[in-house]
Amino acid sequence: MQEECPAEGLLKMLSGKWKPQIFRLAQDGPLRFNSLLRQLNGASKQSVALALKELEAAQLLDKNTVRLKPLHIEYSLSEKGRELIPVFRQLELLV
Amino acid sequence: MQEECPAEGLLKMLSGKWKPQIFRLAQDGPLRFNSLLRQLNGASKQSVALALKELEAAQLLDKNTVRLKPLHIEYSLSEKGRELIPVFRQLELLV
DNA sequence: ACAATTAGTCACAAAAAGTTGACCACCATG
DNA sequence: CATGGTGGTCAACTTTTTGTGACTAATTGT
Repeated sequence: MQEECPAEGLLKMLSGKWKPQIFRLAQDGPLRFNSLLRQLNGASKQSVALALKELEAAQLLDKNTVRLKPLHIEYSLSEKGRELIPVFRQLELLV
Repeated sequence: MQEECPAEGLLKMLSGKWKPQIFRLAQDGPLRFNSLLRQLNGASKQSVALALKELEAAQLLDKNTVRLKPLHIEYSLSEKGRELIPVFRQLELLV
């Protein structure tokens, strides 16, 4: 392991059963926990909660509480997250 | 899960403990099993063998036997694999 | 006051991924 | 004919990831 693999960290941030889909959905607009859970058929609360936490820790998602109607929380793409979109686009072309 | 995530397949092909590093090393030239194993400090034979099998199945690596000196096997980036290099480069910029 | 919706957490169980060490077959060298 | 290098496979174990179901706490609607 003498040589580092720079892309590895980013790949890890997007690896896991649900993170790619979450990232994909986040491109369409801010995400809310329960709604996201319903869209990810088969995902458990815990997995989604963990994935969101990790995506936030990786600074790909921003978390902010919205003090409105039914006081809730939104997860949306961060600046760094948005920079990742073109990479995703390129990946999609190679499939 | 009503919507597909096209990049997910590619991400899966590169997910796992060793695949990113293997892909990275393959960019420097053809890989041989034992040498690769020595470079991936801590990796087991089985994991490396499986990773190579999966990368080959994903058509990111080509496997060919070299009928020379100490008759051996080489794994090298396929055409599809080489197309992935610029995506890696982009990923590295975002770290 | 009671129920539902918001977004979670926690302990435990199951499943997936990785490691260990033994073993195998092929080829070449002494 | 044994030794060492090639590239693996296999069963058993450990570690990591994911799922299950119960529970919580704050806020809103009836």
